[in-house]
Amino acid sequence: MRRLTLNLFTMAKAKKSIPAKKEKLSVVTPSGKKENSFFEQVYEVARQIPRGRVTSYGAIAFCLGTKLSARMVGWAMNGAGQVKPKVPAHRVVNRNGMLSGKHHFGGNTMQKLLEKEGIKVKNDTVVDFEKKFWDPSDQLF
DNA sequence: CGCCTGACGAAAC
DNA sequence: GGTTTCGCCAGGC
Repeated sequence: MRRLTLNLFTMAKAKKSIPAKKEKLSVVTPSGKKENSFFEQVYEVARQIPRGRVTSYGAIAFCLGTKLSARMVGWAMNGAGQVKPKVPAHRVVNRNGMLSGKHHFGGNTMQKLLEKEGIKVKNDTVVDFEKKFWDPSDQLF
């Protein structure tokens, strides 16, 4: 298990060396600011997540070059529901595949959305997380 | 202007 | 191997 997790993370790392240059975005940050910032980058990446797939905060952060700030990614999702182009925040979970954000969706909305996309959720955790995992780095190319 | 908090993650105990 | 602590960075108070 751990090895698998390690693998997928390693995978992300392997793909590293990616410039990860995402700019000129105009989205509204949680605070209401309309400027290019870390948040918009997160939103954009999140929006790239294919239906039926999931990714982790850390992966996104990594993709943006701020892997040490996975927290910011998660926090950025806080405003995901406010931005116009809907951001599939429900497809973003923590590195364990756990729906850590379901609490913010209210009830089990998050889980329902995921299951609707064919993702099985058990005990607030994505089943076969590794298989459903989508590397944000892919969309950079 | 400084302190606390936060949808994470990884190292240290 | 489970639990606690710290780091990161931006925003709220």
